[in-house]
Amino acid sequence: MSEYNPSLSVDCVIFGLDLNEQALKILVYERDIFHNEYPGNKNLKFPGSLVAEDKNLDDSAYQVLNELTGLKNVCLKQFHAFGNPDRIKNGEEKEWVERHYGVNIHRVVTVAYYALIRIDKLNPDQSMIKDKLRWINVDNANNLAFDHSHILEHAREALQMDMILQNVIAFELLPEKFTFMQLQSMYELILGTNLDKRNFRKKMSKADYIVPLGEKQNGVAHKPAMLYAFDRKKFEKSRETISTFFV
Amino acid sequence: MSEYNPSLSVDCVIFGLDLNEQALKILVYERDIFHNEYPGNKNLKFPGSLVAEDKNLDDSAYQVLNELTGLKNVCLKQFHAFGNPDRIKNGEEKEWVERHYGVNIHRVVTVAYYALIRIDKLNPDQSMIKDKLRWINVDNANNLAFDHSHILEHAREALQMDMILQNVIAFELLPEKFTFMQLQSMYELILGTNLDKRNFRKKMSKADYIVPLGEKQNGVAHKPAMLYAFDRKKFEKSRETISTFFV
DNA sequence: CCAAAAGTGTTTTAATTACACCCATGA
DNA sequence: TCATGGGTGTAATTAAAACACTTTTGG
Repeated sequence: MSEYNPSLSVDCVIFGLDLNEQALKILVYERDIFHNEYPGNKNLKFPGSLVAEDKNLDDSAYQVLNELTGLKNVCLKQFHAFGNPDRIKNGEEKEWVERHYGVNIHRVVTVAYYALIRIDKLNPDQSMIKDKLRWINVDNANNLAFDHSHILEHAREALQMDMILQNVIAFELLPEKFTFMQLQSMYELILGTNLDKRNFRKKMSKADYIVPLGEKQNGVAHKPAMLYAFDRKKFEKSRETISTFFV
Repeated sequence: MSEYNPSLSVDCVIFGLDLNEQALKILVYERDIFHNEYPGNKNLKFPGSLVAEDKNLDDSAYQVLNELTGLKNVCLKQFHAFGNPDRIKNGEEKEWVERHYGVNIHRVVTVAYYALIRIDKLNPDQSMIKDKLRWINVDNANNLAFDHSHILEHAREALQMDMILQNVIAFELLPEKFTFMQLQSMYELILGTNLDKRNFRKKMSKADYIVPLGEKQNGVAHKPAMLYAFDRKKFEKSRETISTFFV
């Protein structure tokens, strides 16, 4: 492992979908040192790291994600760099970083990524997740550490834009087998809108990359829903047709 | 002026529209030292700078733009950070940077911005523009210095995406008074498509922020075209209606 | 009068919106 | 049998695509 560059970091805004609670969530790291000084969310930050001198940004972000969650093959996308000189406040925030990494810092530019993972893919017994990582609702995520609330705002916008332009396979957020209603919830939670059920189905059922499995839910106290799966190959193919340019 | 952070830079991809040549162009800085070693485009780079330790990224980029071109109130947007450890090659490229800034560098992450300006707004007599800055066609811009060709690819995509989502007022690229045909050329050159003249006019004439001036071209050897202007207030207002979500 | 770009409408097709009732299941 | 979410269709409106000729000007 080579040295950290004290001016460069990456941060990962890790999104997950909680379909029971109907909430878009983020995975945050709980700093265990400042229970007194930083009440509430001020102790929560996005998983991140200073960047090793010989490592590129994407790999650094990927490593953060991988080390904390154990997940591989995760959708990860850079969306913005944040470099306000006082984004890490002098005093306790700066001290925490210096203690944590064992280097002196002055100003740190962070390159922010968002990731999409399935909440159920995380093994809840993994020590890191038990001890230091928590899923919180994006709507309750004000007042995070550093400028991380600001970063979150950008992340949500980026995710929305990518979803609209279909650059993002938000299917990463859904279980392998999902219902149309869950698919719709995902769109609604990310875009922050309500969509008409019938029109949504009409539109989405045209997409050949959403394939019906001929299987139904069971154990639910209502009419069981048909299950669908996402076909990545067909999705990639459909993206080649650059589609509806000049909106 | 405080010290430069040797790990951080900003670069500006400055787009302009040459309506005579029907070309999208970029403003590049010609390094005058390496005429022998770097034939062709390898001597051309985007205007950029290391970032001063106490300055934020947006301001740094703005300063680069302002100092080189004298322009203010320019549309400037961050689109990506580039941080491959060997994006500045050891040897001549690294030496050039070190000589240019008078600091030793190791790895430099650059935060890239694109800007939109009107080519005719640049005073061609300004010394910097005469001596060191040149407009070149984006399509002839392979093989630029460092990883700047790679950066250009990202910049074009970002501009396209922003144009499609109407986040970008590409009107920055057009003269104050423009014809519908020029407007269409802008869309075509940025999106890299051909658009149907009648359908384009039909669609765009619905936009209230494109206002007819009741004036016509003169001195042209064909039927003179009606001139239009861009109304920024109306544009901002129309953007509030978040419009056609869920494309 | 010729070249060059401006300007103009209609038809067909596809996409979007709005909207309300019955169905299958477990409790 | 009740509560819960699943699933379905039509009509009206609006947007998109395809397509060819006449007009005005300067040279």
